[in-house]
Amino acid sequence: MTIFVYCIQNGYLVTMKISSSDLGKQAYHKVKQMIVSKKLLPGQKIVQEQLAEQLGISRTPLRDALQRLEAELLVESIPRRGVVVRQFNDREIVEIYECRIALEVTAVRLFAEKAQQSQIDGLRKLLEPFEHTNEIDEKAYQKADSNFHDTIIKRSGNQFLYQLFQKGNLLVCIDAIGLVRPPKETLQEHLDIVTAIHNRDGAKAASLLKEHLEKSKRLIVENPGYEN
Amino acid sequence: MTIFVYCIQNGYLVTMKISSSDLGKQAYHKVKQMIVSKKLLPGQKIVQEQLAEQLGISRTPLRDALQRLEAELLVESIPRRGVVVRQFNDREIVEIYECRIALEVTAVRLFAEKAQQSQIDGLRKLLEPFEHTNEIDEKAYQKADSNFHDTIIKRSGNQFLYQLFQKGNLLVCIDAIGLVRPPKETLQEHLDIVTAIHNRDGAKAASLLKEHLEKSKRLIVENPGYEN
DNA sequence: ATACAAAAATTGTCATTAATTCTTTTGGAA
DNA sequence: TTCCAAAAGAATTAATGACAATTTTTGTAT
Repeated sequence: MTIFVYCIQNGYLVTMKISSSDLGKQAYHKVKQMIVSKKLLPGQKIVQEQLAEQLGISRTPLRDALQRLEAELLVESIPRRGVVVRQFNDREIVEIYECRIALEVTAVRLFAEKAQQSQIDGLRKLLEPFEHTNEIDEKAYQKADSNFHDTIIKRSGNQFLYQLFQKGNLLVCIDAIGLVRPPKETLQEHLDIVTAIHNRDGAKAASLLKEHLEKSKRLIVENPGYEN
Repeated sequence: MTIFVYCIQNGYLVTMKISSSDLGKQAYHKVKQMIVSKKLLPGQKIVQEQLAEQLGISRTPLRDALQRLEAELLVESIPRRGVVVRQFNDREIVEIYECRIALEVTAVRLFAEKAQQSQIDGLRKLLEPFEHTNEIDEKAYQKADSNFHDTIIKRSGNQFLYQLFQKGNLLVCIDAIGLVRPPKETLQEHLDIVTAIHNRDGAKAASLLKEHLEKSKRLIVENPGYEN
Protein backbone atom coordinates (compact mmCIF):
# COMPACT_ATOMS: atom_id res chain seq x y z
CA MET A 1 0.00 0.00 0.00
CA THR A 2 1.14 3.50 -0.74
CA ILE A 3 -0.04 6.73 0.82
CA PHE A 4 0.55 10.15 -0.70
CA VAL A 5 1.18 13.13 1.53
CA TYR A 6 1.13 16.69 0.34
CA CYS A 7 3.23 19.21 2.20
CA ILE A 8 4.95 22.53 1.82
CA GLN A 9 8.69 22.28 1.42
CA ASN A 10 10.83 25.36 0.80
CA GLY A 11 7.65 27.17 -0.09
CA TYR A 12 6.57 24.60 -2.65
CA LEU A 13 3.83 22.01 -2.58
CA VAL A 14 5.51 18.63 -2.72
CA THR A 15 4.03 15.17 -2.90
CA MET A 16 5.65 12.60 -0.70
CA LYS A 17 5.07 8.93 -0.81
CA ILE A 18 4.91 7.10 2.48
CA SER A 19 5.12 3.47 1.62
CA SER A 20 4.28 1.08 4.37
CA SER A 21 6.29 -1.52 2.56
CA ASP A 22 9.19 -1.75 4.96
CA LEU A 23 8.67 -5.40 5.77
CA GLY A 24 11.80 -5.53 7.91
CA LYS A 25 10.53 -2.91 10.34
CA GLN A 26 7.06 -4.38 10.35
CA ALA A 27 8.46 -7.80 11.14
CA TYR A 28 10.62 -6.27 13.83
CA HIS A 29 7.63 -4.80 15.61
CA LYS A 30 5.58 -7.96 15.26
CA VAL A 31 8.27 -10.28 16.55
CA LYS A 32 9.07 -7.89 19.38
CA GLN A 33 5.40 -7.91 20.31
CA MET A 34 5.39 -11.70 20.20
CA ILE A 35 8.32 -11.84 22.60
CA VAL A 36 6.94 -9.28 25.03
CA SER A 37 3.52 -10.94 25.03
CA LYS A 38 5.14 -14.33 25.57
CA LYS A 39 3.89 -15.84 22.35
CA LEU A 40 7.52 -16.63 21.82
CA LEU A 41 8.87 -17.98 25.07
CA PRO A 42 12.31 -17.30 26.52
CA GLY A 43 14.74 -20.00 25.45
CA GLN A 44 12.56 -20.97 22.50
CA LYS A 45 14.28 -21.40 19.19
CA ILE A 46 12.97 -19.36 16.30
CA VAL A 47 12.74 -21.34 13.07
CA GLN A 48 13.04 -18.71 10.40
CA GLU A 49 11.13 -20.26 7.54
CA GLN A 50 8.28 -21.20 9.83
CA LEU A 51 7.94 -17.77 11.41
CA ALA A 52 8.38 -16.05 8.06
CA GLU A 53 5.48 -18.00 6.63
CA GLN A 54 3.42 -17.26 9.72
CA LEU A 55 4.04 -13.55 9.19
CA GLY A 56 3.41 -13.85 5.47
CA ILE A 57 6.83 -12.59 4.41
CA SER A 58 10.03 -14.09 3.11
CA ARG A 59 13.06 -14.85 5.23
CA THR A 60 15.11 -11.80 4.28
CA PRO A 61 13.04 -9.16 6.09
CA LEU A 62 12.56 -11.54 9.00
CA ARG A 63 16.32 -11.86 9.28
CA ASP A 64 16.57 -8.07 9.27
CA ALA A 65 14.15 -8.01 12.18
CA LEU A 66 16.04 -10.67 14.10
CA GLN A 67 19.26 -8.75 13.57
CA ARG A 68 17.73 -5.70 15.19
CA LEU A 69 16.32 -7.71 18.04
CA GLU A 70 19.70 -9.27 18.65
CA ALA A 71 21.26 -5.84 18.89
CA GLU A 72 18.58 -4.99 21.42
CA LEU A 73 19.53 -8.08 23.37
CA LEU A 74 16.05 -9.56 23.06
CA VAL A 75 17.22 -12.59 21.10
CA GLU A 76 20.49 -14.40 20.84
CA SER A 77 21.93 -15.64 17.58
CA ILE A 78 24.37 -18.52 17.47
CA PRO A 79 25.97 -18.83 14.03
CA ARG A 80 24.71 -21.79 12.04
CA ARG A 81 22.60 -22.86 14.96
CA GLY A 82 19.82 -20.35 14.89
CA VAL A 83 18.18 -17.65 16.93
CA VAL A 84 16.66 -18.15 20.35
CA VAL A 85 14.57 -15.85 22.48
CA ARG A 86 16.78 -14.56 25.21
CA GLN A 87 15.93 -15.20 28.83
CA PHE A 88 17.11 -13.15 31.76
CA ASN A 89 17.95 -14.69 35.09
CA ASP A 90 17.70 -12.84 38.39
CA ARG A 91 21.30 -11.71 38.29
CA GLU A 92 20.79 -10.16 34.86
CA ILE A 93 17.56 -8.51 35.95
CA VAL A 94 19.47 -6.83 38.75
CA GLU A 95 22.11 -5.75 36.25
CA ILE A 96 19.40 -4.27 34.09
CA TYR A 97 18.00 -2.46 37.10
CA GLU A 98 21.38 -0.98 37.95
CA CYS A 99 21.69 0.41 34.43
CA ARG A 100 18.16 1.68 34.56
CA ILE A 101 18.80 3.49 37.83
CA ALA A 102 21.94 5.12 36.49
CA LEU A 103 20.27 6.45 33.36
CA GLU A 104 16.83 7.25 34.72
CA VAL A 105 18.18 9.24 37.66
CA THR A 106 20.13 11.32 35.19
CA ALA A 107 17.01 11.70 33.08
CA VAL A 108 14.81 12.91 35.91
CA ARG A 109 17.33 15.55 36.89
CA LEU A 110 17.38 16.86 33.33
CA PHE A 111 13.60 16.66 33.16
CA ALA A 112 13.15 18.65 36.37
CA GLU A 113 15.50 21.32 35.11
CA LYS A 114 14.32 21.66 31.54
CA ALA A 115 10.82 20.28 31.03
CA GLN A 116 7.97 22.56 30.08
CA GLN A 117 5.19 23.06 32.59
CA SER A 118 2.70 21.25 30.36
CA GLN A 119 4.88 18.16 30.37
CA ILE A 120 5.04 18.19 34.14
CA ASP A 121 1.27 18.54 34.28
CA GLY A 122 0.98 15.60 31.90
CA LEU A 123 3.10 13.51 34.20
CA ARG A 124 0.88 14.46 37.12
CA LYS A 125 -2.28 13.54 35.19
CA LEU A 126 -1.07 9.99 34.66
CA LEU A 127 -1.35 9.36 38.38
CA GLU A 128 -4.71 11.06 39.02
CA PRO A 129 -6.99 8.09 38.22
CA PHE A 130 -5.40 6.12 41.04
CA GLU A 131 -5.54 8.72 43.79
CA HIS A 132 -8.36 8.74 46.32
CA THR A 133 -9.37 5.21 45.49
CA ASN A 134 -8.84 1.95 47.28
CA GLU A 135 -9.49 -0.37 44.38
CA ILE A 136 -6.56 0.04 42.04
CA ASP A 137 -6.71 -1.89 38.78
CA GLU A 138 -3.30 -3.55 38.62
CA LYS A 139 -3.18 -3.71 34.84
CA ALA A 140 -4.13 -0.08 34.36
CA TYR A 141 -1.68 0.94 37.03
CA GLN A 142 1.14 -1.01 35.41
CA LYS A 143 0.47 0.81 32.17
CA ALA A 144 0.44 4.18 33.94
CA ASP A 145 3.63 3.27 35.77
CA SER A 146 5.27 2.36 32.49
CA ASN A 147 4.09 5.63 30.93
CA PHE A 148 5.31 7.58 33.92
CA HIS A 149 8.87 6.38 33.61
CA ASP A 150 8.81 6.47 29.83
CA THR A 151 7.73 10.11 29.86
CA ILE A 152 10.57 11.14 32.15
CA ILE A 153 13.12 9.49 29.90
CA LYS A 154 11.58 10.65 26.64
CA ARG A 155 11.20 14.24 27.76
CA SER A 156 14.55 14.52 29.50
CA GLY A 157 15.75 16.40 26.45
CA ASN A 158 18.63 13.96 26.01
CA GLN A 159 17.67 12.06 22.88
CA PHE A 160 20.69 9.82 23.02
CA LEU A 161 19.70 8.67 26.46
CA TYR A 162 16.25 7.77 25.21
CA GLN A 163 17.72 5.86 22.29
CA LEU A 164 20.03 4.02 24.64
CA PHE A 165 17.01 3.02 26.71
CA GLN A 166 15.28 1.70 23.64
CA LYS A 167 18.24 0.03 22.03
CA GLY A 168 19.39 -1.38 25.33
CA ASN A 169 15.81 -2.41 25.64
CA LEU A 170 15.66 -1.55 29.27
CA LEU A 171 12.04 -0.51 29.05
CA VAL A 172 10.89 -3.66 27.31
CA CYS A 173 12.77 -5.86 29.74
CA ILE A 174 11.28 -3.97 32.64
CA ASP A 175 7.79 -4.26 31.17
CA ALA A 176 8.37 -7.98 30.83
CA ILE A 177 9.42 -8.17 34.48
CA GLY A 178 6.19 -6.48 35.49
CA LEU A 179 5.31 -4.82 38.78
CA VAL A 180 7.71 -5.56 41.59
CA ARG A 181 5.87 -3.73 44.36
CA PRO A 182 2.19 -3.05 45.09
CA PRO A 183 0.67 0.18 43.68
CA LYS A 184 -0.19 1.51 47.13
CA GLU A 185 3.48 1.67 47.92
CA THR A 186 4.75 3.17 44.69
CA LEU A 187 1.96 5.65 43.96
CA GLN A 188 2.95 7.96 46.83
CA GLU A 189 6.58 7.79 45.72
CA HIS A 190 5.57 8.80 42.22
CA LEU A 191 3.57 11.71 43.60
CA ASP A 192 6.52 12.90 45.65
CA ILE A 193 8.75 12.77 42.58
CA VAL A 194 6.28 14.87 40.61
CA THR A 195 6.19 17.40 43.43
CA ALA A 196 9.97 17.70 43.38
CA ILE A 197 9.93 18.13 39.61
CA HIS A 198 7.20 20.73 39.96
CA ASN A 199 9.42 22.66 42.34
CA ARG A 200 12.22 22.33 39.79
CA ASP A 201 14.32 20.61 42.40
CA GLY A 202 16.38 18.29 40.16
CA ALA A 203 18.55 16.96 42.96
CA LYS A 204 15.56 16.07 45.12
CA ALA A 205 13.74 14.42 42.22
CA ALA A 206 16.89 12.44 41.43
CA SER A 207 17.38 11.17 44.96
CA LEU A 208 13.69 10.28 45.33
CA LEU A 209 13.66 8.37 42.06
CA LYS A 210 16.87 6.65 42.99
CA GLU A 211 15.44 5.45 46.27
CA HIS A 212 12.21 4.46 44.49
CA LEU A 213 14.08 2.23 42.07
CA GLU A 214 16.62 0.95 44.60
CA LYS A 215 13.74 -0.37 46.71
CA SER A 216 12.45 -2.45 43.80
CA LYS A 217 15.94 -3.64 43.04
CA ARG A 218 16.50 -4.73 46.62
CA LEU A 219 13.29 -6.75 46.50
CA ILE A 220 14.64 -8.67 43.53
CA VAL A 221 18.03 -9.23 45.15
CA GLU A 222 16.43 -10.44 48.37
CA ASN A 223 14.09 -12.66 46.43
CA PRO A 224 14.66 -16.35 47.19
CA GLY A 225 16.39 -17.93 44.26
CA TYR A 226 18.71 -15.04 43.64
CA GLU A 227 22.23 -16.24 43.08
CA ASN A 228 24.99 -13.81 43.85
CA MET B 1 38.39 -21.56 6.25
CA THR B 2 37.52 -23.92 9.05
CA ILE B 3 39.32 -24.35 12.35
CA PHE B 4 38.87 -27.35 14.61
CA VAL B 5 39.02 -26.91 18.37
CA TYR B 6 39.31 -29.80 20.78
CA CYS B 7 37.94 -29.38 24.24
CA ILE B 8 36.58 -31.35 27.19
CA GLN B 9 32.82 -31.20 27.53
CA ASN B 10 31.02 -33.21 30.20
CA GLY B 11 34.15 -35.27 30.58
CA TYR B 12 34.39 -36.09 26.87
CA LEU B 13 36.81 -34.91 24.26
CA VAL B 14 34.76 -33.02 21.73
CA THR B 15 35.75 -31.52 18.44
CA MET B 16 34.20 -28.18 17.66
CA LYS B 17 34.26 -26.47 14.36
CA ILE B 18 34.75 -22.73 14.38
CA SER B 19 33.94 -21.64 10.91
CA SER B 20 35.06 -18.17 10.07
CA SER B 21 32.41 -18.18 7.40
CA ASP B 22 30.23 -15.70 9.18
CA LEU B 23 30.54 -13.03 6.55
CA GLY B 24 28.02 -10.83 8.29
CA LYS B 25 30.12 -10.51 11.43
CA GLN B 26 33.30 -10.06 9.44
CA ALA B 27 31.72 -7.31 7.40
CA TYR B 28 30.43 -5.71 10.58
CA HIS B 29 33.93 -5.44 12.03
CA LYS B 30 35.42 -4.19 8.79
CA VAL B 31 32.82 -1.51 8.21
CA LYS B 32 32.99 -0.44 11.84
CA GLN B 33 36.75 -0.11 11.46
CA MET B 34 36.26 1.93 8.31
CA ILE B 35 33.97 4.32 10.14
CA VAL B 36 36.17 4.73 13.20
CA SER B 37 39.26 5.24 11.05
CA LYS B 38 37.39 7.79 8.97
CA LYS B 39 37.68 5.83 5.74
CA LEU B 40 33.95 6.29 5.63
CA LEU B 41 33.23 9.87 6.56
CA PRO B 42 30.29 11.10 8.66
CA GLY B 43 27.38 12.03 6.45
CA GLN B 44 28.68 9.91 3.62
CA LYS B 45 26.21 7.66 1.90
CA ILE B 46 27.07 4.00 1.71
CA VAL B 47 26.27 2.46 -1.67
CA GLN B 48 25.67 -1.14 -0.82
CA GLU B 49 26.62 -2.83 -4.07
CA GLN B 50 29.80 -0.80 -4.29
CA LEU B 51 30.95 -1.50 -0.73
CA ALA B 52 29.96 -5.16 -1.00
CA GLU B 53 32.16 -5.57 -4.05
CA GLN B 54 34.97 -3.73 -2.30
CA LEU B 55 34.74 -6.19 0.60
CA GLY B 56 34.45 -9.13 -1.76
CA ILE B 57 31.08 -10.28 -0.51
CA SER B 58 27.49 -10.07 -1.67
CA ARG B 59 25.01 -7.56 -0.40
CA THR B 60 23.19 -9.88 1.99
CA PRO B 61 25.93 -10.14 4.64
CA LEU B 62 26.72 -6.46 4.17
CA ARG B 63 23.13 -5.62 4.96
CA ASP B 64 23.42 -7.75 8.10
CA ALA B 65 26.43 -5.69 9.10
CA LEU B 66 24.70 -2.38 8.40
CA GLN B 67 21.72 -3.53 10.42
CA ARG B 68 23.96 -4.09 13.41
CA LEU B 69 25.72 -0.78 12.94
CA GLU B 70 22.39 0.99 12.78
CA ALA B 71 21.38 -0.55 16.07
CA GLU B 72 24.65 0.73 17.48
CA LEU B 73 23.79 4.18 16.18
CA LEU B 74 26.90 4.36 14.02
CA VAL B 75 24.95 4.57 10.79
CA GLU B 76 21.49 5.78 9.94
CA SER B 77 19.20 3.95 7.55
CA ILE B 78 16.47 5.76 5.72
CA PRO B 79 14.12 3.27 4.08
CA ARG B 80 14.43 3.11 0.32
CA ARG B 81 16.99 5.90 0.45
CA GLY B 82 20.03 4.15 1.76
CA VAL B 83 22.42 4.12 4.66
CA VAL B 84 24.58 7.05 5.71
CA VAL B 85 27.40 7.25 8.24
CA ARG B 86 26.05 9.03 11.24
CA GLN B 87 27.60 12.25 12.41
CA PHE B 88 27.33 13.69 15.86
CA ASN B 89 27.09 17.40 16.51
CA ASP B 90 28.23 19.05 19.73
CA ARG B 91 24.83 18.77 21.33
CA GLU B 92 24.78 15.04 20.70
CA ILE B 93 28.32 14.64 21.96
CA VAL B 94 27.23 16.25 25.21
CA GLU B 95 24.26 13.89 25.33
CA ILE B 96 26.62 10.97 24.87
CA TYR B 97 28.80 12.31 27.66
CA GLU B 98 25.84 12.57 30.01
CA CYS B 99 24.98 8.94 29.38
CA ARG B 100 28.58 7.95 29.78
CA ILE B 101 28.82 9.72 33.11
CA ALA B 102 25.66 8.06 34.39
CA LEU B 103 26.81 4.56 33.50
CA GLU B 104 30.50 4.87 34.21
CA VAL B 105 29.99 6.35 37.67
CA THR B 106 27.81 3.37 38.48
CA ALA B 107 30.48 1.07 37.06
CA VAL B 108 33.31 2.50 39.12
CA ARG B 109 31.33 2.13 42.32
CA LEU B 110 30.70 -1.53 41.54
CA PHE B 111 34.32 -1.98 40.54
CA ALA B 112 35.60 -0.46 43.78
CA GLU B 113 33.34 -2.70 45.81
CA LYS B 114 33.80 -5.99 43.98
CA ALA B 115 36.98 -6.03 41.90
CA GLN B 116 39.81 -8.38 42.74
CA GLN B 117 43.05 -6.88 43.93
CA SER B 118 44.85 -8.00 40.78
CA GLN B 119 42.41 -6.04 38.64
CA ILE B 120 43.01 -2.93 40.69
CA ASP B 121 46.75 -3.40 40.31
CA GLY B 122 46.27 -3.81 36.57
CA LEU B 123 44.43 -0.51 36.47
CA ARG B 124 47.28 1.14 38.35
CA LYS B 125 49.87 -0.30 35.96
CA LEU B 126 48.21 1.35 32.98
CA LEU B 127 49.17 4.75 34.37
CA GLU B 128 52.74 3.97 35.46
CA PRO B 129 54.49 4.70 32.14
CA PHE B 130 53.32 8.29 32.31
CA GLU B 131 54.28 9.10 35.87
CA HIS B 132 57.53 10.87 36.66
CA THR B 133 57.96 12.02 33.10
CA ASN B 134 57.47 15.35 31.46
CA GLU B 135 57.27 14.17 27.87
CA ILE B 136 53.97 12.33 27.56
CA ASP B 137 53.30 10.68 24.21
CA GLU B 138 49.76 11.83 23.43
CA LYS B 139 48.89 8.82 21.32
CA ALA B 140 50.11 6.31 23.88
CA TYR B 141 48.33 8.22 26.61
CA GLN B 142 45.07 8.26 24.70
CA LYS B 143 45.26 4.51 24.37
CA ALA B 144 45.99 4.11 28.07
CA ASP B 145 43.15 6.48 28.90
CA SER B 146 40.81 4.44 26.74
CA ASN B 147 41.99 1.23 28.40
CA PHE B 148 41.59 2.76 31.84
CA HIS B 149 37.94 3.56 31.36
CA ASP B 150 37.25 0.37 29.43
CA THR B 151 38.70 -1.72 32.25
CA ILE B 152 36.50 -0.09 34.85
CA ILE B 153 33.39 -0.76 32.80
CA LYS B 154 34.35 -4.27 31.75
CA ARG B 155 35.34 -5.36 35.24
CA SER B 156 32.44 -3.71 37.03
CA GLY B 157 30.87 -7.14 37.22
CA ASN B 158 27.73 -5.85 35.53
CA GLN B 159 27.83 -7.49 32.13
CA PHE B 160 24.67 -5.81 30.95
CA LEU B 161 26.20 -2.43 31.62
CA TYR B 162 29.20 -3.36 29.52
CA GLN B 163 26.96 -4.56 26.71
CA LEU B 164 25.00 -1.34 26.89
CA PHE B 165 28.24 0.58 26.53
CA GLN B 166 29.17 -1.43 23.48
CA LYS B 167 25.77 -1.47 21.85
CA GLY B 168 25.18 2.16 22.66
CA ASN B 169 28.59 2.57 21.21
CA LEU B 170 29.60 5.08 23.79
CA LEU B 171 33.18 3.88 23.79
CA VAL B 172 33.59 4.06 20.05
CA CYS B 173 32.06 7.53 19.92
CA ILE B 174 34.31 8.70 22.73
CA ASP B 175 37.38 7.25 21.04
CA ALA B 176 36.37 9.10 17.91
CA ILE B 177 36.08 12.33 19.89
CA GLY B 178 39.60 11.85 21.20
CA LEU B 179 41.28 13.58 24.13
CA VAL B 180 39.42 16.58 25.46
CA ARG B 181 41.93 17.67 28.07
CA PRO B 182 45.73 17.48 28.30
CA PRO B 183 47.27 14.38 29.92
CA LYS B 184 48.94 16.41 32.67
CA GLU B 185 45.54 17.38 33.93
CA THR B 186 43.81 14.03 33.72
CA LEU B 187 46.65 11.77 34.85
CA GLN B 188 46.50 12.96 38.46
CA GLU B 189 42.72 12.55 38.47
CA HIS B 190 43.12 8.99 37.25
CA LEU B 191 45.65 8.31 39.99
CA ASP B 192 43.29 9.67 42.63
CA ILE B 193 40.52 7.45 41.35
CA VAL B 194 42.75 4.38 41.57
CA THR B 195 43.66 5.30 45.13
CA ALA B 196 39.99 5.51 46.09
CA ILE B 197 39.34 2.15 44.45
CA HIS B 198 42.33 0.69 46.23
CA ASN B 199 40.84 1.85 49.53
CA ARG B 200 37.55 0.22 48.48
CA ASP B 201 35.86 3.57 48.81
CA GLY B 202 33.19 3.23 46.14
CA ALA B 203 31.48 6.52 46.93
CA LYS B 204 34.73 8.45 46.74
CA ALA B 205 35.75 6.78 43.49
CA ALA B 206 32.32 7.55 42.06
CA SER B 207 32.42 11.23 42.97
CA LEU B 208 35.98 11.62 41.69
CA LEU B 209 35.17 9.97 38.38
CA LYS B 210 32.04 12.04 38.09
CA GLU B 211 33.98 15.27 38.54
CA HIS B 212 36.66 13.99 36.16
CA LEU B 213 34.11 13.41 33.39
CA GLU B 214 32.03 16.49 34.16
CA LYS B 215 35.11 18.65 33.61
CA SER B 216 35.56 17.24 30.12
CA LYS B 217 31.88 17.65 29.41
CA ARG B 218 31.94 21.28 30.50
CA LEU B 219 34.82 21.93 28.14
CA ILE B 220 32.72 20.69 25.25
CA VAL B 221 29.69 22.73 26.31
CA GLU B 222 31.74 25.87 26.71
CA ASN B 223 33.40 25.26 23.38
CA PRO B 224 32.60 27.96 20.84
CA GLY B 225 30.13 26.60 18.33
CA TYR B 226 28.06 24.74 20.87
CA GLU B 227 24.40 25.39 20.33
CA ASN B 228 22.16 25.01 23.30
C1' DA C 1 22.33 -48.02 25.90
C1' DT C 2 26.13 -46.13 22.53
C1' DA C 3 28.12 -45.00 18.30
C1' DC C 4 27.99 -44.32 13.70
C1' DA C 5 25.84 -43.25 9.12
C1' DA C 6 22.18 -41.57 6.31
C1' DA C 7 18.36 -38.42 5.83
C1' DA C 8 15.94 -34.28 6.88
C1' DA C 9 15.77 -29.72 8.35
C1' DT C 10 17.73 -25.29 8.79
C1' DT C 11 20.87 -21.68 8.12
C1' DG C 12 23.95 -18.54 5.34
C1' DT C 13 24.82 -16.74 0.91
C1' DC C 14 24.03 -15.45 -3.71
C1' DA C 15 21.79 -14.03 -8.04
C1' DT C 16 17.65 -12.28 -9.87
C1' DT C 17 13.51 -9.64 -10.04
C1' DA C 18 10.48 -5.93 -8.50
C1' DA C 19 9.81 -1.49 -6.48
C1' DT C 20 11.38 3.01 -5.42
C1' DT C 21 14.16 7.05 -5.67
C1' DC C 22 17.33 10.12 -8.05
C1' DT C 23 18.89 12.38 -12.28
C1' DT C 24 18.50 14.01 -16.71
C1' DT C 25 15.93 15.37 -20.48
C1' DT C 26 12.12 17.38 -22.67
C1' DG C 27 8.36 20.62 -23.34
C1' DG C 28 5.88 24.71 -22.56
C1' DA C 29 4.92 29.28 -20.50
C1' DA C 30 6.52 33.75 -18.82
C1' DT D 1 16.26 32.95 -23.22
C1' DT D 2 15.08 31.42 -18.59
C1' DC D 3 12.47 29.10 -15.41
C1' DC D 4 9.57 25.56 -13.76
C1' DA D 5 7.05 21.13 -14.22
C1' DA D 6 6.33 16.76 -16.11
C1' DA D 7 8.16 12.56 -18.16
C1' DA D 8 11.63 9.28 -19.27
C1' DG D 9 15.73 6.93 -18.03
C1' DA D 10 19.36 5.43 -14.84
C1' DA D 11 20.70 4.07 -10.39
C1' DT D 12 19.76 1.98 -6.12
C1' DT D 13 17.32 -0.46 -2.62
C1' DA D 14 14.07 -4.23 -1.04
C1' DA D 15 12.40 -8.68 -1.45
C1' DT D 16 12.02 -13.31 -3.35
C1' DG D 17 13.47 -17.75 -4.44
C1' DA D 18 17.20 -21.03 -5.08
C1' DC D 19 21.38 -23.33 -3.81
C1' DA D 20 25.18 -24.91 -0.97
C1' DA D 21 27.01 -25.63 3.69
C1' DT D 22 26.02 -27.06 8.18
C1' DT D 23 23.49 -28.87 11.96
C1' DT D 24 20.03 -31.76 13.88
C1' DT D 25 17.32 -35.71 13.77
C1' DT D 26 16.37 -40.33 12.61
C1' DG D 27 17.46 -45.03 11.85
C1' DT D 28 20.43 -48.98 12.30
C1' DA D 29 24.01 -51.91 13.90
C1' DT D 30 27.16 -52.93 17.53
